[in-house]
Amino acid sequence: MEFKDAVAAALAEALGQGPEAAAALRAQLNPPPKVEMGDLAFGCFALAKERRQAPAAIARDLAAALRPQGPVARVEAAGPYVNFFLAPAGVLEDLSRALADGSFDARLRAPRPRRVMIEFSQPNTHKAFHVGHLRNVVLGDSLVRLLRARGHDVVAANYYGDFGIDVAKCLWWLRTHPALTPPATGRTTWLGDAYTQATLALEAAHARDPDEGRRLQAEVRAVLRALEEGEPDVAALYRETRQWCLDEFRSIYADLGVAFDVEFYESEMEAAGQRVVDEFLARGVFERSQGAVICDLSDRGLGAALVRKSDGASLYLTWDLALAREKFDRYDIEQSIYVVGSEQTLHFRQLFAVLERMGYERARDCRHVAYELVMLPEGKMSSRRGTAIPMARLSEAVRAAVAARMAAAPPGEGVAALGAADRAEAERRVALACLRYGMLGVGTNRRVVFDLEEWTNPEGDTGAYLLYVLARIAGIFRKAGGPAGGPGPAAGPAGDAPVLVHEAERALLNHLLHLPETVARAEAELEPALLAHYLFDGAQRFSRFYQECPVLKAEGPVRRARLLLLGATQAVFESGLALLGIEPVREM
RNA sequence: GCGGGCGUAGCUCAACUGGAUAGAGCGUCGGACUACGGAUCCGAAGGUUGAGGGUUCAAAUCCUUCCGCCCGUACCA
Repeated sequence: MEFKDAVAAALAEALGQGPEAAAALRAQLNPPPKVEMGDLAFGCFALAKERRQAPAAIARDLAAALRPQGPVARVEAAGPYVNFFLAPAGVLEDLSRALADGSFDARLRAPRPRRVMIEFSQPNTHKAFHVGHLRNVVLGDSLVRLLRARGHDVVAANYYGDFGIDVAKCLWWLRTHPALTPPATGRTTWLGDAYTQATLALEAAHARDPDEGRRLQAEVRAVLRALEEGEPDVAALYRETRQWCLDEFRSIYADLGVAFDVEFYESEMEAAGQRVVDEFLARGVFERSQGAVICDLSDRGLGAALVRKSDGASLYLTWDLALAREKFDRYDIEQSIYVVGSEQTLHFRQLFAVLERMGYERARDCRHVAYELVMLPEGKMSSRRGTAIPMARLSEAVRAAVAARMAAAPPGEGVAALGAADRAEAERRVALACLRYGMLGVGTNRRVVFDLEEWTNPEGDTGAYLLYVLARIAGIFRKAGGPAGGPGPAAGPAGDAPVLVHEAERALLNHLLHLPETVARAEAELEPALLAHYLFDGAQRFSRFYQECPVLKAEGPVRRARLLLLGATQAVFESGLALLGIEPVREM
């Protein structure tokens, strides 16, 4: 039986409550603040209120009434708490078996799977793809992996911003500056520069002479109209430049190891959006106001949601309504999750409310994963000041930092023994781990400071530190001949042999048991950072174990048990890291 | 003005949703087994959890009044 279940069952019995109470008691079990205090703690505060007794007295009675058996080795009263210690050999055996036969993966799964679409990335064409966009991609991708591990049917969706006035600005600039020639690579960045130049020129013109500003503004609108009407010259330029961007985005995703199941385009939502407006205007769900069309949400404190401008044009919200409809009707999803910056919070509250008014019950279960900005150590990024770091330059810089560190590795086995191709692959994985961990290590509602120095620091809280766990385990396995310690009878902790008595061993083992509930929580909160913290904590526990408990020098059952513990650590780390999109390495 | 987010060690972040002495990484200082891979580990210094008031056996966490920063607040996306 699994340790936590065993504790809950034992508690239920000691309280004379029968097995059905075990689930509720299970939820009240938490790890004590320090390892030496035990592996799980039960606080007696609620019982104290109920029974009108001192919590410490209840804890004492309870500890006396509980008899340790199976995975529970020892029970102790400590003030108002009852602390439980696991029986290492048995628990490790159970865990190893579960990891081997797939039942551990089953523990990760949600009781009721659902069909869910996660929309993320949503890059704008004709604009540079930079560090800020990376947070979105990595976050969305991790959520996809997380929910799939939970057993849900996940559709990963992208939604390209390939239309609108900003695209027109870029095209306008290119048309008015025919001498500009695109580079062979980095064309998205080049187009992004054109867009920025256009914006600056328009602002400057307006400041110089408002009439001149309006004239240029009208030129841009004319490009937009030509685009909408499919005027051949503009359409050709649009198709070509748009394709450059889409190609580059896809190559970025490939480099990052991110895949989408469906791709939507803003340029395809206009007509459907307008139909939605007409339809629900006719039904009285939408109404006319000041020449525009709105959905009045003021009773919900959300003001008026504008779905059609007074000039008849549709907006971002209109397109999102059409897209949501397609998601619900054509993809038949139960839940829709949007990974979009927190500055869009009102937009999504309005979107969900409007969908509800339109009769979509499922809008209630929609979620907006709002994440904060990515900052640079010197402050806010600005594409205008050229301080936003384009994706290509970013990957290169991280890769270079990692490569330099790996080149400094001492000669001998490990990295030094790798061929060029393997080394390059290891560099790629470690670099990506640093990036992903840097982005996912902080909660979504906090800003991320992109600090290359810190993210690739050879000493510290980085993705490399997590992977180092795997490299060290692989190193031991290479010498020991695998997790079982080489050929011969399958190793397992022998019955009541005094193995894994060291606190560092118990601390690590206990931690491995918590992956399932961490994954469950990460899903409930749509927060991969919880998993990142879990893994970092695990890496620290592993390092302590590694420091204090020699494996290869140990003998007999101790050696076998430690090898088994390493095998379990490896398996748990590989699954946990995979949920963050971090691929394992054996050498680094 | 209103709505949302944030405020925890010099810096960057945690704290399992109200529980045990608020913990990590970086940086600083001092150490470690001839190292199963030192991208490691151990120790020290560093805190009135922005400020005040309240709720309770218990508050970084809940309520309340302020202060500071960021975002949003219908015809951009």
